[in-house]
Formats: sequence, C-alpha cells, structure tokens
Amino acid sequence: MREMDKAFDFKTAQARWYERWELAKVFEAKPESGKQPWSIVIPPPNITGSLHMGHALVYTLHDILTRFKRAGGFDALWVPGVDHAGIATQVVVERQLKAEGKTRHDLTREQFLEKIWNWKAQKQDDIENQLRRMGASVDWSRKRFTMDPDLNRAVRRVFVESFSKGRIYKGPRMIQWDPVSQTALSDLEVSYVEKQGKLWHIRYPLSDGAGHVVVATTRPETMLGDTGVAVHPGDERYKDLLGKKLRLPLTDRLIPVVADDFVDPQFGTGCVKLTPAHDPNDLAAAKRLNLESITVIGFDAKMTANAGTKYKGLDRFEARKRVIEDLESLGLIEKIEDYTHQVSVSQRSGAPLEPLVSTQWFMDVKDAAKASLEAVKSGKIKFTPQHWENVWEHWLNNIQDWCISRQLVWGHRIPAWTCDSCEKLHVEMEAPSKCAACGHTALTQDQDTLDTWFSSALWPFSVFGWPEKTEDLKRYYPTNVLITSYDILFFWVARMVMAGLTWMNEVPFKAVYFNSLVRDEHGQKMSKTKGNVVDPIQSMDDFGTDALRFSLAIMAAPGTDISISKSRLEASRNFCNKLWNAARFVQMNLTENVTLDIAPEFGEAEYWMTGRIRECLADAARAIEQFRFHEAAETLYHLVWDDFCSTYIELAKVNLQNGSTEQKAAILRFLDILLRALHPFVPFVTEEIHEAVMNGRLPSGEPSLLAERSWPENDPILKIEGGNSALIPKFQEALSNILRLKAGNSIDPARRVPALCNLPELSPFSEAFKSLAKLESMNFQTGDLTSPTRAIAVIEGGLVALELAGVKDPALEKAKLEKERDKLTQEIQSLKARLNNPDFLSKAAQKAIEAQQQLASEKEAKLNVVLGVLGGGRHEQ
RNA sequence: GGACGCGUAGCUCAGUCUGGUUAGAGCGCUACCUUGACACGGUAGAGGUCGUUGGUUCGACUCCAAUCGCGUCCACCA
Repeated sequence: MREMDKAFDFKTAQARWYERWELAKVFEAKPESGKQPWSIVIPPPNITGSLHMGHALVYTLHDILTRFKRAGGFDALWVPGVDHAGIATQVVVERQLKAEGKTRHDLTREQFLEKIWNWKAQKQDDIENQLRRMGASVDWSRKRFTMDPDLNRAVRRVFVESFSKGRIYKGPRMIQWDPVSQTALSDLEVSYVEKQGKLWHIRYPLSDGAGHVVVATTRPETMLGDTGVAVHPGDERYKDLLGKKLRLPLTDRLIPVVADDFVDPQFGTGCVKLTPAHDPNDLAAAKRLNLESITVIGFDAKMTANAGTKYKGLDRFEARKRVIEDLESLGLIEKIEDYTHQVSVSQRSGAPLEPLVSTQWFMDVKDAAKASLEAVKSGKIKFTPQHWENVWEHWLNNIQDWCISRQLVWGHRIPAWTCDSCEKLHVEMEAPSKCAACGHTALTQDQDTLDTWFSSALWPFSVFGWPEKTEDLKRYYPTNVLITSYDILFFWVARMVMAGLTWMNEVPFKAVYFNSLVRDEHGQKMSKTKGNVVDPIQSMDDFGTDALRFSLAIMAAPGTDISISKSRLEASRNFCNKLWNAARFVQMNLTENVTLDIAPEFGEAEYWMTGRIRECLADAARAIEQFRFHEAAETLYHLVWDDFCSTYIELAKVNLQNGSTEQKAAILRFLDILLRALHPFVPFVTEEIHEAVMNGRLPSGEPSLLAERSWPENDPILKIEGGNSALIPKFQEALSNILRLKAGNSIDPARRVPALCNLPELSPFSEAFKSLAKLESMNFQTGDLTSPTRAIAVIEGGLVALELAGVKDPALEKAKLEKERDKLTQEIQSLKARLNNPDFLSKAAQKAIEAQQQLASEKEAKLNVVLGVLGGGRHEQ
C-alpha cells in the first residue's frame, strides 16, 4: 500500500495515466462487445490552430459524455480527427514562404503541396498531444483527417453524384472575391466591418445638355463600369428623364436613365448609379433592365482595360483617388459627405473583397435545406439551447446556392476534367483516360479545390468509411450528439445535416448542444489584442487538467457564456485536493483486509450517506443526459465536500479509526462510488486515487483501471435502505447551534464546556458532538433546559444548551432570541394571512396549501419554544 | 430593418422553461482556529427591495407588456 502524498501532484499523474489508458485500449470502441453503441465525432480542429479555451470546453464536455456513457454500459466511441482548413492553412504556409522571401508561385503545385503536408504532420502531432493532455478519451485507432484518401473518396463521390443530378453546376455568377488570397469565397466567409468613409455626390450630365443628375456613391472608381442610372418608377422628380441618356464622365459612354423598384427615393438624391459588374444589387437590377455589365476591376483588384487607358492597371484604391481628382477638376463633384458604411472583408485574410462575376462551381442546396428544416421542426434533431432553432429556420429559409470552388492549392481537388481537344467537361471519380466525346487522350483537371466545409459536411459519415457500407457506418451512424459552438451553425452544422439527409437518408446526430463562449474573468471576449487570453495549456500547467475541466464543466450552463478566471481554477484545484485528502484519510486508516467485497455494516450515518449518494447520482445522471453539465458538476461537488467530507467522514471518524472491518468496508464503498461518479469530470485525480486506495481491494473480475469501471448508480450498496433519514440533518442543526453558542459567547473554540440537548434521539451522536464541538460532556435530558447559567439555542423540535456559569452574556442571548421571535412572528403572520385568504384556499393547489400549513405549524412550534425560553419559565417540550 | 441573448451578493455566475418555505454557489470580505485527511483546510458571520415601470395571478426573481442598459447574429442602405 503506497502512502499518499499530502497534496495531489497532478503533474506526474497526468502523463502517466493517459499512457496507461491508451496502452490498455480503454478508449477503443468495441463493436463486438454486444453493448449498445453510443457515438460522437469531434469537431475536427483546424490544423492551423492550437488549443484554446473554446476547444478545451468542447473536449471537456465531449469527454464527460463519452466517459459517462462508457461507464454506463455503452460501447462508447469518440472519433478524433483534424481538419485541413483550406484557406487558413494556405495563408499560414504562404506567410512562411514569404519569410523565406518566396511566394507560392516560385514553387510548383506539387512542391507547394509537399511543403503544406510536412507542416500539417507537425501540427497534427501537436493537436493530438493537446487532446491527450486534456484527457480526451478518443479512439485513436479511428482517427481521421479530412484529406485522408477514404475521406477524399467520399468527397469525390458526393461531387460526382451531385453533378450528375444537377445539384452541382458550374457557371458565371457574382461571387465575393478575395484579391489577396486570390480565391472566391462563399457568402458565409464574408464579414462586414464598419468603416468611416465618404459619400461622394457626382454629377452625370444629360447627353442633351439639359442639366445633370446627381448620384451618390461610396466607391467612385466603380463609376467607370456604370451602365445606367436608376430612379424609382414613381419618383416625380425624374419622371421626365426616363429613357434619356447620360454622358458618363471620364468615359465616352452614354448610359440610360432607367426605373426600378429597388431604388429608395428617400436615400441621397434618389438616383442610383448601376455598376452591374461590381455590385450584387446592381447586377440583379441590370438583369431586369437588360443592361450590359462592364468589368472594370480585375481579379488582382486592379483596374482593367475597360476602365480606360488612363486608369488601367491602377489599384482600385489608387484609382478611386484619381477618379475623384479628375471629377473635381471637371467640376462634377456636387458634395462630399462623411459616411459610415459596411465594408465586406474576408473572414480569413481580412482583405477587402471585391464582388465580381466569375465562373465557379455552385451547389444548389434548396431541397436539402428544406429537409433539414423539417428534421429540426419534427424533433428528429433537438437543439440545446432551443432558441437556436429560430436562427436555423431563418437561415435555411433564405439559403442561397453555395459557391464551393476555391482557387487554392490546399484542399480536395475538384474531380472535373476538360478535354484539351473538344473542351467537353467530364466529372468522374477517377481521371478519365480519354475523352468520351472525341476520344482525345489529353485532358486537364480543374485547377480548383473545394471549400473546406465541403468535406466537413460529410464528416459524420465519411469518418466511418462511407461510401463503403462498413460495419462502423452501420453501427455508429447516426451519432448521438454533436457538441460545437454556435458560430459554425451554418458553416458546419447545417451542412452536415443537409449532407446526412441527402447521402445517408438519416440525420447525422440526434441532438446538438451549442457550447458557450469562454470569456475572461470579467466576462470580456478573449482576444490577443486585449491581452486577456487565458491559455488552457498554461492553466493545465498551473492547476492541473482536472481543475481546468471541472471549472469549465461547472460553469457550462447552456446558453450562457463562461467566465474563466484564476480564482475559479483555484477553486477547482482545491476541490480535487479535497477529494484527494478525504481519500488519503480513508486510505491511511484501512487495514489490508478491508476490501470492496466485504459486506458493509450500516449505522445511521451510513443509511443517510447512502440516501444522499442515491439522490445525487440520479440528479447528476439526469443532468448529464440533459447537457446540464454545470448542475451535474455542482451536485457532485457538494456531495463530496459537504456530505462526504464535512458530514459523513466526521461522523465516521471513530469507525474509520477504531471500527470493525465491516464498518470500514462501508466507508471504502462510499469512496469507491464517489470516484466512479467523479471520474468523467476529473479523470486524472480519480484514477490516481483509485490506484492508491483500491489496488488490492477490488473484487476479482473488476477492472483495475477506474476508466473501465461502471457508473455507480447500480451499486448494490445503494439499494440498502433504512435508518431515520431526518436524524443526520437534526444532528447537523444541533451541532452548528452549539458551535454558534460557543462563538456567540466568545468561548475559545478549544475550551471544553459541558453541553446539553433535550432530543434523546441524538444521543447516539454524543461522541461526535464532543469531538466536533470540543465539548467537555454532552448530556441528553428531556424537558426544559433553561437556566440562568446556560446559553440556550432553539432547534427544530427542541433545545441545545451550553453550561456557561459566569461566562454567559444574558443580554446578548436575549437579544438574539428576541430577534428570532420577531422574525418567526412575522413569518407566521404572513403565512396566516395567506392561509386565511379564501381565494388562496379555493384556488391554490392542495399540495401548496398543505405545505404552507405544515410550515406554519412548524414555525409556531418553534416560536413557542423561543417564547418559553424567553419567559425563562417552564417549557413543555 | 429583422431576430435572439443578457441585466440576481463587492466580482464571476446558477436558479426563471414547469410561479408557492428563509433567492443559492465559487471567489472576495470580517472574526476566530494551525485540532493527527486537507490552511488548496475548519468554524461562525456580514452582504441581495433579483435593471425599471406596469399587467396577469390568491401568490411573481420566475409568466406577459413596455422601457432603459449591455451583447450577438442575419439582412441591407447606393
């Protein structure tokens, strides 16, 4: 039997245990076990990232669920993996190249890819080790990467079939173009930042010389591509201008004045310049009005030849300056206003985007969106918190075709080939050896790759080997729950549901839990610029993984943000230490013959403790099932600290030190149950204790690793009922009143005084009273205890007293009792008022009425006792 | 413009869905205690008219409405 240290040393425990678990393959799914499957897939972290608090939270919750289910008798599977993170990764590696003074164009596609693959291998290792540090009980034998060959096959399959069904198509459309990363983006990857800018009012002269119209714009350089000016059809001011031509300044073009409903006559001058090539609204209007589209800004964000020789080749922002200067010198600027407007930028690169018409691949997701909407409406997928269903509905109802092609090297290459000879497009699983149309053997594969989220969408079934009909797929799909953060509701969750319904004909998960945002100790969003980032790695180094996990879990109330702070981490560390020391105390008092299979001997304390455990385990299990992790953690926290440590161990100290083997066996059993219950939350400290205490005491056939043992709710010891459940709370009340009397009368806690109580049922605890309150004696006698030499306190159903000849402060005691009398009187008054109210009696539930009556009579009884003591007179018990 | 979340103790947060005792926790604070599991501990305390105003109800922190303050998302304004 190893001596336990005075404090839990998490540093050595952590690495040791993860290795042991992994070696024993505790976390590997066991399809052949005959157990019911339970599965969850990790939201694959980007290979660009390193562990932050958001991950730490998600992994903690995943792991609590997975370990809980594993212990609950399920064949629990948590699939780990990482995401290739297309743009993000390429941006990072290109930045590295830049540091070496190179660009990606100095390398061939293959060389560049090789560089990224090497980088990926390193990062993947890092991420996997971080998962291990978190204690994540993932099945490493099933780990996946979104660009694994199997997953690539799934991607190609979806692409090819979608194409053949017409759901994927290629064509020119307006997209958001990132001129820095040189790629198209989907609408979701665009964010809008507020910018202080100007609103330029520009005069466009009428071609007939009869004046001008004024248009307002935030982007003057686009005027070079204007092909019309629109006014509202009902706008009287411009009625006469309809159909007339304007001379577009700085060009030699004539453009028409046209009418369209989308114009707001109230805004600006009520005239809108139309630049169909560089604005989605203008493009839509131009289509309605049959206006042509002139591209004046190219993919490099420089002005094209269409912009005129004077501006051609200028960067768009440089061109803006020049256009304004030129207009000013022509006297065509009517006015310039300060104006705050939203500028679209790439979420990844931060570059200002350019709306451009470009030929890209798109996916029509309308049918899938409808089915996904239905899946949530019908309850096939349940959201926690539920209010995200509104957001879900709104987005899916307004969904647009998804631009899936990216002009990146890193990603799943689009399986499309064009015949070099006849230019026929072939979309196939494998490269065609020759063109099916003309027989030509030279074909060129599309250069583009797919949006990262394309492969992420397939994750819940691609990880199981789809499109092959694998055993894993059959067994573990659909998964039971998805835990992720709400900021990828559309990016990922929606697309997984759409893909799952389309390709598996079944939802990918039955529940979605949206985890909270982790903020700093003042509820501020963490950011590098603010410098308030709490690093999970640092937290684990300082306080231990268990402390980090427990802190996150106990704060994880659904739908609310989490504030992580040093003091919270300390509190959790202290909790782990408390558990450790309780175990240490138990362990140091156990002889070797005390084992878990010895039938325990029960006294009142054991009956009570059993009841508490039973209740708390049921509460905790229910809370976990409902994703109320904070409730589960808090329940167990108080079970350990208040019930087990403060109450039970104190009562059982005598037994623990001098009791029988059977009495000690009961204590051991309780500790064992607590370890099993806490293990999903704090796996390391519990496993470490388990080894130190249970080694050699486990029944034969019981796994020696705590990680393999069962959730304790069905432990036979918990079936034992009996005893008087009210006794221990009564004892606690009596004890704390005695302590209060000592403190209130300024008695040195160490000074032993005689005490009395008139509740004989508490007499079995007289030793406990004496040792816990440092009493000289504890006597029980019925009837009145009042006496001028005694300090008295009223408890439920009776009195406690301290013999304090000469020390007692009668005035103080009187004041205290009077205060209690007044409070009780007031409470009784309000209860009586309620109970005398005919409306209450006729309308309230019978149960509520009875509860109030019961309460009133309890308070009255107590008041009587207080009055009796105050009267100093005789008092019938 | 549309939708959603939050406002409870000095701080950070539970509780509100499902109305009914004296509204809880952790940290912090005050006093005392180094007692053989634990000072990462123990005991006793102080501290809240639950943002505001109305309404519903026998009864509101809880339900409804309005309002103020903070935050988020979606759409869009040339």
